[in-house]
This record gives sequence, structure tokens and C-alpha cells, in this order.
Amino acid sequence: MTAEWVEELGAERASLGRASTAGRVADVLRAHVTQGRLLPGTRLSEEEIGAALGVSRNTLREAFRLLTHERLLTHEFNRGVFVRRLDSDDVRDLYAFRRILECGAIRRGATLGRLTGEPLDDVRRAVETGERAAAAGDWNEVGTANMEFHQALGALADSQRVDEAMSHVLAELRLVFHAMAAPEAFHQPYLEDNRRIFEFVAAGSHEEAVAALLAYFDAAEAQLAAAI
Amino acid sequence: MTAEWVEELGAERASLGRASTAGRVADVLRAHVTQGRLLPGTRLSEEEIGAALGVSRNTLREAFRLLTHERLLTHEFNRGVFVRRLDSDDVRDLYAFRRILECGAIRRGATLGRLTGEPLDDVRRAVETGERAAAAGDWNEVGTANMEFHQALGALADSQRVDEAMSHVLAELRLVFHAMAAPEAFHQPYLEDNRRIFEFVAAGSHEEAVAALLAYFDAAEAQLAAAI
DNA sequence: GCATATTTGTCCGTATGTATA
DNA sequence: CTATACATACGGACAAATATG
Repeated sequence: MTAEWVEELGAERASLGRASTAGRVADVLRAHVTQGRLLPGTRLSEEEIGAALGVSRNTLREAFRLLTHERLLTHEFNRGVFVRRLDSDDVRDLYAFRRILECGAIRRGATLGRLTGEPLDDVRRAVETGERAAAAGDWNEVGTANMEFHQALGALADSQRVDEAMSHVLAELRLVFHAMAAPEAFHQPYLEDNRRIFEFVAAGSHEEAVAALLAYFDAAEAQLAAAI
Repeated sequence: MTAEWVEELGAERASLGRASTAGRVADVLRAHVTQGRLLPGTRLSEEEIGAALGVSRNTLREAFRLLTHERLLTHEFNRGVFVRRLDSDDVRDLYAFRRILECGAIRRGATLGRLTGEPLDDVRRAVETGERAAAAGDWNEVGTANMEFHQALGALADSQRVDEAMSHVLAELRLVFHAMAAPEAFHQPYLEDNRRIFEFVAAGSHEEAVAALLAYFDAAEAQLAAAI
């Protein structure tokens, strides 16, 4: 009955030595979820995972609570904890939230005079990393670079809460990617959008950047909604 | 040594009967914090509160964890949990987040054609409730109505995640209000701002509404920063 | 600086209630 | 309907860290 990912989890026991046990358990589980080794809908048994990782149920529940708050897991009362399964409404809501966060971050960055220097360099770096990865055919890296691009856009707002909200939203979206047929190729066509958005920001044309970003959201949301 | 608010907590024991115990404990504690009965910096002893509420330490810790994720409590390793105390950086960050959320919600509402009908009525209702409360001298109600006004602005985006983010941000801000000298009078001068913002939204002049909202944020942020 | 008391961190065992085969 | 599996919640235990005198 024990699934194969439970054994994989067991291999992570060694890294659980230091710091907050619950936090480290959450790190391990988060990696499994965001990398698609734990698929949406999977039930996470307290006893099974606790035994695999060598931690008590109390500690494990602490980790579950962390990930539930990040919306990577869902907690159904008296039934257990499951890897979150997103529906089309979630996709719509996530993109509504992204439109507000990322467009707002660009505008906020503009009024703060922050669309230059280091914050802008982070955006450029993410664009270039993605382009290099695509040239090398490393689709996994393309996806990662795309995430970093949008995280860097959010960082233009210079707000810890915006950064955190962006992290959570992007982590949630990974759940949808893994549910798609061909998740590898999803980000590739948007690389040139990233380049164009970056150029607009760098040129100080932030309203054009916002418009390009909104067009990207429309396309990506439609594609994901169709895949669900 | 036992403080008076612990006895008040004890009076809430009766309401802990059904559903998730930890969730109910969190509800009770959240009400105490947001209503200022538990002031920022107060340490929450596991044993003391557990005894007052009649729940075990494990259950109480789960409730603490919930509220820590909402940023109402802070968890210092090996020292305990405390009612969160916000500094000027927190205020700055909270208002940066609010600027993005609320201005973004108005703009998103505009593109969705949502600045009319029921969503707009909720905004109007909050404005009028605040004005009536001010006329009656009920400053507590003025504060509540002001919160509802901004929550209603966020709701224009038609996004569950935006709604939730607004709730958390406003709950956090209450921590700052309670740390002020005269929290009662804080919201009153902004009632006419609310009215003006509402009129702009209702008239379809959403960019003017955004501008008025940004001016309000500047004023309120400066006032709170000065109070800290 | 040191010794003691208090409090938290973690884990275990168990009784009870709930969902599902 | 019964049986099984599991989550919920409690109470106790001990180590480790902190606060106090």
C-alpha cells in the first residue's frame, strides 16, 4: 500500500537534523509538491509520512499547517490532508491576483523611482537566463527562470508582503503546471513577452509594460484554463 | 501574576464546544487581539491560556500557529508567542501593499465592468454607516465602518485571494491603532475622503478615485508612522 | 558568573469520534 | 450494520533553552 514517494521521502531523513523540525519537514514536502513528485489529490497520511520522516505526528501536523496556509495542501476536517487540486476558478482567481500584484508592483516601482539599478538588473537577469536555457533546450530551467522573472517584477514594489504573496501565487501555479499534459513547453512561447516587458520597464514606459503584461496574463490564463 | 485578560478568556470556554477546537481557540484569541484586549508585546503563556480555556498544550499551539500565520502573533523560538508589535517598517510595508491591492482592485473592477450594482452598493453602505456613526459620536463604529469601506473596495476585484489579503492587512493594522494614543479619533477625518473616493468610483472616474485613494494612503501612513 | 526554576520543544500513548469499505 | 482505519484531542514525559535570583 505504501506509495513510492513515501520511500523517496525517507531518503530525506538525513537533512532533518538542524533548526526547526517542522520547518524542515515543510521544506521537504514543499519540494515534493512543487516538483510534481506529489501529485494533486494525493492524501498525506500522518502516520505514514511521520514514520517515513521519523518525526512525531505533532511535528508533522505543524508542517501540514504551514503548507496549508500556503495553499499547497488542503485540510478536510476529520478526513486528512491532501495535495491541493486546483480548478478553473482557482486559475481565474490566481490570475486576477497576479494582474493586481504585478501591474501594481510596476506602477509602484515607477513612483518610487525603482525601475533602474539593481531591482531592474534582477529582471534582466531572469530574462537572459530564460533565453539561454531555451537555447540549450533546458525546459525545466526555462520554467524556473520564468518564475524568477515574475518574482523580480513583484520585487519592484519593494514590499516584503508583495514578495511573499508572489512566492505563494507562483508556488500554487506550479500545481496547475504539473496537471497539464506537456508542462515542459508551457513557458517557452512567453520568453519573448518577458523580453518585451523588460524593455518597456527599462525604457521607463511603465504603462506599455503593464499593457504587455496584461496581454500575457490573458494568454496564459486562457491556456491554463483550457488545460483543466 | 495572572493578568485580567486571562480571566476574560476563561469566560469564553463555553463557546468551544463544536468543530475544530484549535480553530475556535484561534477565533477567541483573534477577537481579543483585534479588539485591543490583548495589547502588542503581551506574552501568551501556553500553560496559563491552556488552563483558562481548558484545552491541551498541543491544541493551543495549533491555534497559536494559525494566528502566527496571520501575523497577529509572533513566535520566538524557545521563548514563546507574543502579540505582534509592529514597527515603522511594518507600517510602510502594509501601506505599500494596500496601495497595490486597493488601487488595483478599483482598476480591475473597472475593466470587469464591476463598478456598479451590488459591489458598488457595498462601498456606499460602508460610507453611509461611517457618516451616521460619526454623527452619533460612535467612534468605535466609525473605525469598523472604515474597515468595511476598504474591504468593499478590495471586493471590487472579485477575487477571493484579494479579499483574504485585505482582511489580513486590515487586521494587522488594528494592532497599530491600538498602540496609538487616541485610536478613537483616528478614522474620523478620513470619512470625507471615503465619500469622495466613492463618488469618483460611482461616476466611473476610476483614475480620479485611485488618485484620491493614494492621497489618503499618504496621509494615513504619515500619521501612523508619527504615532510609532 | 552560577545555580535554580520556569517554560518551551518534541515525542509518545491513548481514548474518542468520524468516515469509509 | 459492522468493522476498520484514521484524525482529533488530551495528558504525560523528558530534554533543552531561557529567565530569575
